[in-house]
Amino acid sequence: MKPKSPKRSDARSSEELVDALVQAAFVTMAVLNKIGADHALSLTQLRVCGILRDRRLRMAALADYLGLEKSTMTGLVDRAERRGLMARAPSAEDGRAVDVFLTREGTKLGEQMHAQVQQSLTPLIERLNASDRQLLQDLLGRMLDSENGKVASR
Amino acid sequence: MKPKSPKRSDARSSEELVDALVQAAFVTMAVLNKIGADHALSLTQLRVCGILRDRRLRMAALADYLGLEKSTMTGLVDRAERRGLMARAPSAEDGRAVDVFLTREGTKLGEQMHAQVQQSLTPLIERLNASDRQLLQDLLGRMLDSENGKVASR
DNA sequence: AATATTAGTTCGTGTTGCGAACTATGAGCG
DNA sequence: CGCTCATAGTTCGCAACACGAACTAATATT
Repeated sequence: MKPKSPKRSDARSSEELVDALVQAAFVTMAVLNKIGADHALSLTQLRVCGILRDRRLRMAALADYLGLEKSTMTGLVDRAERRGLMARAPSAEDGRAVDVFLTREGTKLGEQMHAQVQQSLTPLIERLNASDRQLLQDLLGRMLDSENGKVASR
Repeated sequence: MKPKSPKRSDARSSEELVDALVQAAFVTMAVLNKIGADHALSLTQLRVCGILRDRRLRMAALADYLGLEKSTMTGLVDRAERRGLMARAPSAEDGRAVDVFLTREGTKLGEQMHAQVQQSLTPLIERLNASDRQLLQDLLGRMLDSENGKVASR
């Protein structure tokens, strides 16, 4: 027995929407994962390539973007560096800090993968017509809408 | 080669939509990840709990759902079993096969986490009004729409 | 100058995921 | 029937990933 239902239909639809979001997330992740794997990159590495596409960040900032610990970054960047995708350089302003950025090769790979992601997800979005696509993009955009209020999860 | 641009704006909007989907996926995953972590479960373990919520599957089927190798499942189920969340039982129809299912405790945890997911994503979807939520759910539903055609990614 | 803070690294641990090799059960066929 | 082949899981060794605690080096604070 559901106790009361202040708004019975709200809870229902909310639940279904969340499920849809989660399902979409898994599908999307599977695609990203596969594309990464095709290039012998983990999801995280692929993500770093995406993040560093147009930026140069220090370790801590990168960790922040990824939601990971600094100590995790060391190994991550180590491996990427070993593969020639990224490089480290001491920060100009802070002697302790280290900047990370994509090498030429890393940039190339990043762009290539980005294109593959587009291509791989195209069949999905093509199930919607042009105006629905625009609508979806709009709704997602409004939902994610920059940094206001974070997600917080508890 | 794209000869002329049949619809220049299509590529553009397509790109932005894909980016929005990917971003939404990462946000969603971060939430799931956190909820799992709160219960000392990996994303994958959390997912298994979700999948087995109302099912009882054999190892291979589970691997299929997750897109993982059978050999990966062994360890996964081992650890979950050790924590008392799942259990194995020989299949009735096939002497080789093993069924996996949630224990009472696993079911409880699964439901609890499911509720937390709802709750954690609520702030996000609340940025949309009721009819937009319905719309979004609809669009996602149509996009994912069951098994037609898989994603394929290459 | 002495102390505290911050940025990264190192180290040890557990989990995840893979592929190759293996065991055991079931299916096919001659 | 018995032999072979296929299938379901497991085991094993490996690399990556992520964490936290302890460490080093550089900057801030006082």
